[in-house]
Amino acid sequence: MEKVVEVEGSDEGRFEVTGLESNFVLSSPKHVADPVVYKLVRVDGNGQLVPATDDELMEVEGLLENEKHETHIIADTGQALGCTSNEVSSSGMPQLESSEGLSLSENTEAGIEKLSTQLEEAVPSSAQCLSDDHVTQPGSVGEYLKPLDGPIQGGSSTSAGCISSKPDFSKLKGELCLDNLSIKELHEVFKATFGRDTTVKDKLWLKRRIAMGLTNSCDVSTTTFVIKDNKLVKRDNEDSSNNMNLATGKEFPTVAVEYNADLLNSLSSQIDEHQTISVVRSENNVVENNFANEDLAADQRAAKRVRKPTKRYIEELSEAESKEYSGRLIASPKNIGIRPFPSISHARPARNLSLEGRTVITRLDSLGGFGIQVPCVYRVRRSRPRKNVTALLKFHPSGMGMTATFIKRGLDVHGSQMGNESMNKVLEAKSTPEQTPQQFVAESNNEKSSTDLGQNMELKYVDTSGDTSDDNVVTVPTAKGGIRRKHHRAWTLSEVMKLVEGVSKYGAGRWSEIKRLAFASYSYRTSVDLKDKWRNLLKASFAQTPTDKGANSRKHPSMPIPAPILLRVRELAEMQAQAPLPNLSAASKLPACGGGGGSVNETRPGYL
DNA sequence: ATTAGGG
DNA sequence: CCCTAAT
Repeated sequence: MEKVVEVEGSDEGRFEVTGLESNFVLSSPKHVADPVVYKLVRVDGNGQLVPATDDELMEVEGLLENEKHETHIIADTGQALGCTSNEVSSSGMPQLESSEGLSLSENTEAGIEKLSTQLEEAVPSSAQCLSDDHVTQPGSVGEYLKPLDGPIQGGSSTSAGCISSKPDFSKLKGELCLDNLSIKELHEVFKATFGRDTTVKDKLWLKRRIAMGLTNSCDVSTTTFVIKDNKLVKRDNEDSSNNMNLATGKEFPTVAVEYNADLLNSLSSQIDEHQTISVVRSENNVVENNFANEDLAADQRAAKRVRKPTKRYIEELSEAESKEYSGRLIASPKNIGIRPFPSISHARPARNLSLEGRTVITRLDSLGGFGIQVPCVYRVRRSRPRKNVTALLKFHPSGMGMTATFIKRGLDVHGSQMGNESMNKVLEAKSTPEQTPQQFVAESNNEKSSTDLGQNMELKYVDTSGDTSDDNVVTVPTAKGGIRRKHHRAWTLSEVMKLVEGVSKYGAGRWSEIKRLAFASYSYRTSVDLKDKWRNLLKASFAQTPTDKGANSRKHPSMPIPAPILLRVRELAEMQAQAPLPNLSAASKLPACGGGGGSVNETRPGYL
């Protein structure tokens, strides 16, 4: 906005333009050092990275997912090196208000901006800058981003929202301004910001907290990026995961690293302080950085979480029970999707925020007279629920005073997701000039990579749903009183094609094979899904082919399945009916058993 | 662990 | 899609 303090970076121009960003910069210098989300991993035999343990993964993943949709981040060592770890101050280090703190922070910011910029540009072209992208198209960063989600807006919008609500402070007060305030004043500000009083007398704490509340920023999402040799690279999740899966047969959807401002610090110098970094290089040359950060000021965390919009669903245990469950947040899908800016900053002491599908429950616990917000985050399975939810429901943590222990499965949040998804679709369809390119690029890459394995698919069939992130979940009440989630991701054309192809290659019934080979890129879609889909396809093909082939074309609602595909499905079906399975045995490796036999592949020649 | 079927 | 029974 106003003048951006002298930044050494070369990119200031860009963010100078962005009002939001500037504010962000001014107001959050010190907080750049946000808690980093670390993902613990270990390297297993073949160099693959694997989360240390399920629990850990789960825990971390929650965070990751959460963050991923932040504005961005990134880290290259570049200027970041200049930063000092501001974070330390929170633990009792001397304050770094004066010039040093400021300038450093500025630099840091600059670095971040720069880095993030790089990041975004890394893949596709260069053009888009943060400003435009973020403001106009939140989703541009990756498929992971969901434009509008719940209550809280992501990235820049968030800060925008907050700022608007607190113009007085944000505008001119960055750290500097806060510095000049008395404790009392700080308390005022605090109250205004968070809607509650605080008894904390620590000036620094207050400042930090406030600043955070105001800016709500400082982190970045990175899900789609990885660090390779200290460089950030955008990585096609699908693709890479695909490859990895192929190679190892393991199913690990995302191997992304989460970075946030802290990374900068850590990179710069404090790597060992509270964090440990392990850089591993896998065979693929993909390096994963993991950080373990312990002991970060709780307040900071809380603040951070508060701002995070969530898109994913939340796990909940006995949904009905928790009173803290605020209806309005979770309410109905509709509300969520379109809700403007429910300024969460005014939320009550105890509240739930659904962010990015994850629900953050903050509780105001009275701890020695201090009002402390205890953020409780529970990670939600990205993939399908491990078991049946009902089992979870039964589990009622007893004794523990922490509401935190409840796992919430949010129902509604999904609704928001759907909204988002549709949003995305719209975007895709409309495709705003600027942002579309990126998305498309990414998508097409995915497609390409996936198809490479098999045959070349015509681009016309390419659709953008190949993403890993979108899952749209709908909860359905079950007879027993439990609730279960139903994931629904529409089958894309390309998926269908792959399926068909897979069936033609390996034969219907060998779902796991098909899954592994042809569907490696789609982490969801279990073999069962494939089977089901195939069943449906068969039904469809038989049902409508005879009568009216055009039936599909005019149906807009559910994606019509191109006639040719249905045709093929039918062919395959008929064919396989005759020659069921080659029967695997020693020689089974080669499907094309025997010379003459009508191998399943016969049908294929025509296409693919 | 996969598959087939029913819901 | 989810769940379950059967291999």
